[in-house]
Amino acid sequence: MRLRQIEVFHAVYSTGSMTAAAAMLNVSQPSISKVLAHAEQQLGYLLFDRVKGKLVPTPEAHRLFSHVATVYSDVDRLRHVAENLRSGNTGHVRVASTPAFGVELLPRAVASYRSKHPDVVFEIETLHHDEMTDALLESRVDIGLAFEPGATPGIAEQALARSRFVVLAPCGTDFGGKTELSASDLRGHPFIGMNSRGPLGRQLATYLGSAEAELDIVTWSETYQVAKALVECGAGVTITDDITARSGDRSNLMVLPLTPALRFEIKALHLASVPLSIGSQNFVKHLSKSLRNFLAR
Amino acid sequence: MRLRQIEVFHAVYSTGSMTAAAAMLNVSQPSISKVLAHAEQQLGYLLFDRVKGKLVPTPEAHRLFSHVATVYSDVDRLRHVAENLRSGNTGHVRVASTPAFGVELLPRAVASYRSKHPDVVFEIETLHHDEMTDALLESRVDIGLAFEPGATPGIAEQALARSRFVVLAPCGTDFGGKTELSASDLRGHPFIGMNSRGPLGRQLATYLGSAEAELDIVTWSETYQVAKALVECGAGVTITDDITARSGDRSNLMVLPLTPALRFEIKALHLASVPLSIGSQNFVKHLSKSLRNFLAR
DNA sequence: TTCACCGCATAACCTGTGGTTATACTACCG
DNA sequence: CGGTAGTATAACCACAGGTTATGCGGTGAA
Repeated sequence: MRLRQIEVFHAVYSTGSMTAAAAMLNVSQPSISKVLAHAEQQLGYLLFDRVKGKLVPTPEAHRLFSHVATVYSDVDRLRHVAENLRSGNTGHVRVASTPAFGVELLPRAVASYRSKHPDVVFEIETLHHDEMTDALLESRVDIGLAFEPGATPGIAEQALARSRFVVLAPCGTDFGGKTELSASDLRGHPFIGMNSRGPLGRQLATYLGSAEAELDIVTWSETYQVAKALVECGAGVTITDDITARSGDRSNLMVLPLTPALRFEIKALHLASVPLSIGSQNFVKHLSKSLRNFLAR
Repeated sequence: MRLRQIEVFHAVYSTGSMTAAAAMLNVSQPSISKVLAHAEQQLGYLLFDRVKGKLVPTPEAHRLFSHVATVYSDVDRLRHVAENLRSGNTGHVRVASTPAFGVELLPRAVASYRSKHPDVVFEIETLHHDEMTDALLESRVDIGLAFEPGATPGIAEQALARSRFVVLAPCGTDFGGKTELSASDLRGHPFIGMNSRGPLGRQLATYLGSAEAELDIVTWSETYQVAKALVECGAGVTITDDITARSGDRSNLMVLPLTPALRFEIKALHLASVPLSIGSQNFVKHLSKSLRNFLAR
């Protein structure tokens, strides 16, 4: 029995007539007639007896119907599930990000995404770069969000946006009226340095190079968020990524571009061997949009 | 999703490759490729990621598979049931017959039918004609087996065989060497008369007509079986249907044809509004064959 | 590197299911 | 007796799904 034959039989048995079944399935009556006749011919026995132009279910039809009904409802549910999977309106998305995104950008992106797709459940974790790689490889998370990660075997990456390093200083710090600063412009200001963990840290260390020696480094920090907090307290100036600089409260902070510009990619990571779910793919797109909005404001 | 698409997806997901799935479903590999591609196109998302020429199930495929598996197994069961219904190898057949058939013919027919179709379950009842009609009309039985029933509204009949009345007498009864007897030949022998119940009784009464007055009626009986038992005991002679005459032990009985012949139909009855199940239809055919064998021996 | 092999995709073609409209047939009803 | 309701049939069309032949990237062995 083909699926269509099952559907037609179900409709005819339920409604009691071909005409009504045709209306229910939105097809013409002859179509029903033919499909049913064909089903009977293939089965080798009648499903309905034609008595005075009306249809009377045979005992075989009664026996079949109970099974047909369960198949029918199963297929119905299957189609529902298939439909939901397409729209990405349902599912589970596990995201890990570096702390820089975890403070503001990621929560906002998740919240706005969930307002459009309320049935998607998220799990969020903030991890440092190496831990994130491990979490992906162990399938503990679906998506990783990180700065300029070095290519790792088995992990695919997708560029979301480009960002850059900026100088972060307490409001009112005197840089001689400059609107762009080079590393040497920071001389004389107390500087909060970064321990070069992660690819971005190494990139910054390389950028500063010999200039670092000339800086008045008063504190070392592991994360940009801590460095930023220190700046907010007036402990000094620092160089951070643009995302951290723009996150959270920055009422008493100055953000100045660094020159020459030091740019880097923001990338979404996922396990290369397991394709992303539709929901995850959609979220990555949404994240990309959120990122660009965030950086443009 | 079409049923074929479900089958193909199931096979590909289970085997892990299109080539293996094609082998499993006994079709060519391009067919699998096309059906799967078409399913994905209709669903609007990929079910498998093609990575280095191999297939990797997407998260959606994993989600779908559990539902597909239940549909698949349900359809499998449905097809099995449909198959069994066709061959009439299964089911329930409820038969009512008059006592004449109940003694030997019907049990033998049921036994031989069940040896060929062991999964058919029978319910047998012996009823008199009027009760049988009621039982049919109330759907308490599927098939009735009776002599020459008058047509009853709502009950369809199907002729199985023709039979006739015969004279039943104890062995050694002297009829002057005749091989055929008329009603008048019975004069002088003690006769066991039948109360004219049922259509056959009325037919016999009409046949005997005025001859009945000339008979030496020593006992009245309600059923042919009782009359036959009386004859066996030497209580007299009687006229019965051929079926009763040939049933059971008849070692000390003579069976002689009646002349002019009084013939009647043996018919299967069933409710006109409910078609017979395949199993019942098969059994009616079998019954017809058994009857003719029985009468021919 | 090269070559054979494996697995999937594509092309060109054929069949049969399932859809359409138009129309005929039969039972029932006022 | 004609109108109505329900099913069957005919003639036609679209397309899913089957075939064989072939191309093409990846992988493993010579």
